[in-house]
This record gives sequence, structure tokens and C-alpha cells, in this order.
Amino acid sequence: MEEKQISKAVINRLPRYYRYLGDLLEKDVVRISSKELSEKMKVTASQIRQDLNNFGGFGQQGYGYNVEYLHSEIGKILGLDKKYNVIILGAGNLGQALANYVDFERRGFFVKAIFDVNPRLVGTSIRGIEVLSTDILESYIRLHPVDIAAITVPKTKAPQLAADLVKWGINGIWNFAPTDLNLPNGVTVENVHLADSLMKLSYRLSGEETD
Amino acid sequence: MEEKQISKAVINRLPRYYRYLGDLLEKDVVRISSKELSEKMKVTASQIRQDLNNFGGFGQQGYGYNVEYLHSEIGKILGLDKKYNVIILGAGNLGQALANYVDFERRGFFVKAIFDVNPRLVGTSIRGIEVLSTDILESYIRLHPVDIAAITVPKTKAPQLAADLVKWGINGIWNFAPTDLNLPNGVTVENVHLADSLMKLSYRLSGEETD
DNA sequence: TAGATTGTTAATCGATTAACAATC
DNA sequence: TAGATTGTTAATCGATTAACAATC
Repeated sequence: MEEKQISKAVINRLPRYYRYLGDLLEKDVVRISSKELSEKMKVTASQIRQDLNNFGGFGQQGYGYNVEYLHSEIGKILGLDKKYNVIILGAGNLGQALANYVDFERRGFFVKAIFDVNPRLVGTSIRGIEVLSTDILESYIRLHPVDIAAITVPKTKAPQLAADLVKWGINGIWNFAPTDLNLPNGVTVENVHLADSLMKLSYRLSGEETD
Repeated sequence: MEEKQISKAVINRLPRYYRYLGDLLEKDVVRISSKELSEKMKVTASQIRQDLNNFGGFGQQGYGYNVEYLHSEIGKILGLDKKYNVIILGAGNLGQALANYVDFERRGFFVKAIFDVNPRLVGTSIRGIEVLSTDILESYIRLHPVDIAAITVPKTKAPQLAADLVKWGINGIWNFAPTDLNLPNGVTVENVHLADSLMKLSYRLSGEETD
């Protein structure tokens, strides 16, 4: 029952379109052509039109695209018209940073609980969100709907934790541990590998021969 | 004086190879063939061989690749044989998380200072690294060698800050602000857009029709 | 209506995979 | 030597760009 199957390259670009359109919206820009947008975003107008046409015709010949409408449609494509219950595994700095990032709520992502093994952290709260003991993780998941689990625990703990989460019914994982999680089909994993990102930066810095 | 110009797709994969080889190294695996590695990494053996051959022949017919040697060579390609002085802009949760991530040091990235505008944070220290006032940022940069500036300030402040950093001589930027920084050629920017990553996750979660 | 700009097809370009000769 | 596996060329596949007819 799947549509044509959108390429990963296109999906990777959607959040960036969404961001630019959001910025335009804030500046009260009403309409924009693929050409204007392409200049701002430094991509080709052709690519923008191709990308959007994967999902249907959002524009109008001779006019361009209505910014508000396109923004909202891309939001829907990205699933931002829905609400997501999020739990964070690991109340270290990164877990806290995620918990404190209020902007996620604006997009429909609600952090409901944070879990940690450290007894000193259990019982504290971050932005009003309780830090719970990992001991009660299973029962929590069985009692509350959770759409996304953000994993910010150490590399060595991450694979087992992820396997448990899946066993207990989670199928959306936002993984910050510097390891790949091999999970069954049907489980969606999105990785944020900060070390990988930093290495890409050092590659480019070290490779420079007076450009 | 540039070599053939390695494609971005290849570079994006290098840190992942490096990670897998590091794991093998820890398990005292001495040699590995492209076929074995391809099975672990879930890519084709052909792709591994093609990728590596962009940089030269690291393997041996009939044998495969020596894990330690290949790990070290990829490290060099990624610039991990060098040391980098890093400053962090913004001592919020994310800035603190980065400052606390000791593992970066193992790869040659040394956080030298953290800057914040908030007078309450100035004077404190994180893992022994002083939080300094943004007022003295310019003079700090002029007096100390800085290779990479990690930007964790709010979106609205980021573009101006980045422009200043570049003006003061920085040309490596690790950007965590949810905005693109338009900087002159020769400046290397690596973006970590957490919100974009989360949207990609919600896209896949919301698009699922019983896979 | 004339001008602008989309939606979409066709052409090009680049990246991935397959195949195999070279060689350890 | 025979077997294994690389390095590399050729074939395929997919993504990007160009072009333009459709149409607002």
C-alpha cells in the first residue's frame, strides 16, 4: 500500500525546506517561486520542483508557491501534524540538553519522562520532567504510550537498552550513542553521531591546501 | 593542487568505517576482508573497496585488510593524527554536554574555553574548563590558536556570531544552531541540526503503513 | 492577453554494484 | 601451487539538472 517510495535524498532535504519556509513565514512573505527559494537555499530550482512533486502539486503556474500553505503541507509530510510522546534514556548533559530544548514541543514532541541509573539523579526534575529510575522503565513503557525513545546512554549500554525498548513495544528510536543499533524491521532508528560529524569537519580542515 | 576530489558520499561513510574498525581493533581482530566487513556494516563489499581505493590500496589480494593499519590510515585521512583546539560558544546544556564529552580528546579535539553572555555562568568551570565572558572572545581568539568553534547559541544570535568568529580568524565551525550560516569560501562549516534529525524520524514514524 | 512559473519529461551526471584480471 | 581477495574497469542504477509544454 506504499506510494512510489520517496528517495532518502529527498527526505533529508525536507526539514531544510521546512526551516526556510518557516523563516519566510516569520518575515510575512506570502509567496515564493522555486527560483527565489533556490537562490536563498543555494540549490537548483529544478531540484525544488522535483522534490515537491514527489508529494503532489503545491504550486501554481505563473505564481509560485504560497509560503504558508507549502510550509504547512511539508509539515504534514514530515508528520508534524501529529503529537509524539518522547522519553529520554540517560539524564547526563546530553539528555538534559534534549529535555530542555523547548522548541521540540512546538513541533509536537513532548518529553514525558527521563530515565537514569544514577540514584543521585533519580527524583530530581528537569524543566518539570521527573527523572525516574531505569528500574521502572519497563513498567513505565507498559503503562504509558511512548512514540520515541531518545538514547543518550554510554555506547556499551546502548545496544542492550535498545533491544529491551523494542521488546517492550517502542518502535521509534533517536540514537545518540556512537554505535549502530541492529534492530528488527519495523523499528525506526534515527542516528545522531556527533563524533562522526566532528570527524567530517576535521577531514575538511586537515585536507585544505589553500583553497 | 587538489587530488581527484573525493565525493561527499564517500567522506560521509569514512567515520563509520573508522568506528567499525576501532571496534574490531578492541576485539583484537587482526585482519578482515571487504566481504566480512560488508556483512557487519550492511553495505556491499564492492562499495567498501571502491571507497578505500579513493585513497590508495590498503589491502592485499588473497588476505584482506589489516585492521590496525586500515584504522590508522582512515584516521589520518580524517585528520585525526592532528590536534585541534576547540572553543565552545554558549555554556547552556548542549555546550556543557560537548565540553563534558571526554571522548573527543582521545581523537585530538581539545576544548580550551567556553564562552557565554550570562554573567552567572562566567567564572564557573566545566571539567576544569573556564567559562569566559563573550566580551573577551575577540581578544581570546587573537591571543590563542583556535581551530574549531562550536556554536551552541540561540538561532537568532548564531549568524552574527559566526561572522565575527570568521572575521577574527576562525575557519572551522561546528554549528548546532538551527540555521544555515552563510560564510565566505575557505571557512568550513559542519552542521548538526537536531531538529532536522527529529523530523526525519517523525517522517518515517508517521509514514508507516504496517510495513 | 502576455508573462511568469509550475509540473513533468528527457538528458546528463554521478554513485553504486557487478565482474574479473591481477596477485598475494 | 591453488584459493582467496583485492584493485579496478565496465555496467547499472539513481539522482540531479535542463528544457519546455501546460496553464495560471
